[in-house]
Amino acid sequence: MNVEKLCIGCENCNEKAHLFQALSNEELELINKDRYSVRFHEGEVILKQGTQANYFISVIEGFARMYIEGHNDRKLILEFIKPWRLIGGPGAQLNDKHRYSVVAVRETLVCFIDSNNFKKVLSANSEFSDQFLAMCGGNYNRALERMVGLSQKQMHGRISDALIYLAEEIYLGTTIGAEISRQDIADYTSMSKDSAIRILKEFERDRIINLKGRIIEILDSKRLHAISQMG
Amino acid sequence: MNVEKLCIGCENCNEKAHLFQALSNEELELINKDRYSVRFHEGEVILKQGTQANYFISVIEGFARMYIEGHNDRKLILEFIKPWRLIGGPGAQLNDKHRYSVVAVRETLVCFIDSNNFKKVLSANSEFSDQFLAMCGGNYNRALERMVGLSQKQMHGRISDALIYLAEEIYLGTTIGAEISRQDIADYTSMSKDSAIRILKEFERDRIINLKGRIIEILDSKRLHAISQMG
DNA sequence: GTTTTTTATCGAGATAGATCAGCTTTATCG
DNA sequence: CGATAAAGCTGATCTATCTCGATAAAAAAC
Repeated sequence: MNVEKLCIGCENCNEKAHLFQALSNEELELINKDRYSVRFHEGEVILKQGTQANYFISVIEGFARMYIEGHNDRKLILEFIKPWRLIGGPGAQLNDKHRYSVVAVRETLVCFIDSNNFKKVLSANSEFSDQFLAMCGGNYNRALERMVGLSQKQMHGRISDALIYLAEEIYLGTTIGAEISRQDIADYTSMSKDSAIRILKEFERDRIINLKGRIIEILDSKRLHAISQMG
Repeated sequence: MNVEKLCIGCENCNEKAHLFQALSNEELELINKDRYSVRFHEGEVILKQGTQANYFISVIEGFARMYIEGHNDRKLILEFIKPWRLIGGPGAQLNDKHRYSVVAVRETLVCFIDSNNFKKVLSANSEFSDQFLAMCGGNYNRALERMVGLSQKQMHGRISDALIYLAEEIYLGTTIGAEISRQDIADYTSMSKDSAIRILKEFERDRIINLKGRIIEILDSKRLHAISQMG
């Protein structure tokens, strides 16, 4: 990885990273002070579960996978990460360890923000802290939703959830890109790879989706949502 | 239920509810303004999933169960609630619906706090908002931990988790009280009641726990932790 | 203190999902 | 470009867990 100040300063990012729009120039300056950006290659660990969290990271470009290393070498993918996503809490808020790992799925540029500076700005700017709190609330909501889905839905429902999430929230359309492997889908839905493949093939037979290699195209979004609802 | 200002004012609670210690008198006054407390009887719904969340609640005395109403009439118990716990987020933070229900396990007194007032104080007092943020981070952490446990551990591990949680965090000892039913344990661990009973009996045979009626006594905490670790 | 209702218990059978082994296709690399 | 590795696919077991039915015990109602 390539450590340097790859961007000129946070002033430029300001337009992109929604959360930072609430900041004054002085506050941006403070965040910018100890900031540095790093370019990661495919498969490189951006943030490792269990390490001391004294920074937040903001993803500038690329694509990454955020997951928890669970029991028996199993992973649980929490999210896929696109640009302008801020990552680090709650580890970084609590001066604690990171609770998950983040790994680059492809070439990814991220910005490391010192968590003390971040927290100073949080204390100083209440609009910013409101928005940050809202973000945390959103994270918690999603965690609750997934907790229920993972523990109560069976495979068909969970695969539907994964496809809906990937298509609608990550790829913003009906086609899921080749970055996503079958193993990823298995790790997101907490099932074996073999089972994930089986359900996907079944969905293909039922003309709910189309599979060409790794690319998944959603044909019948309505049915997918119905299956997701039913569990 | 019995609606009245059962406590004199937040000034008194100040010593008890840790989070509120950061507040000035004026800020407490603001929170106190539209505050009211209600006494709930066993089984009564304190807060219903899906309703508009325009208040936080602080539990003053009693004992309650917080759960998500999931798929096929199944519940997932998130936590058991003891006094001085603040509940409401993220629904109440985001002007959204409550994402879970809270029901009194026995006679319970709770205090309803207007979420607008609460948010005003959050904006005004950065120490308070820091602490609130830390609380949210803790909630998120716990949700992640349970997400992994529920989706990756099998029954023995999950029952161990439940017993450890109940004994160490709720009952602060080695004995789990009669308020907790077998169904509760099943709903906390996301398994059928029959399976929960079976594992409990097995633990009893193995002299890990002792069962007298609903009361569960933990005999071999070390082994319980070991089983929890293994999954 | 019966009767009724709820909760706990347990065995037998059913099933969702995992595991395994073998095979095919697709990437990767020298 | 051919070789080797990695990922995708599939059928056949195997197993953890659920469901159901029947009983026992405990709690609540009368």
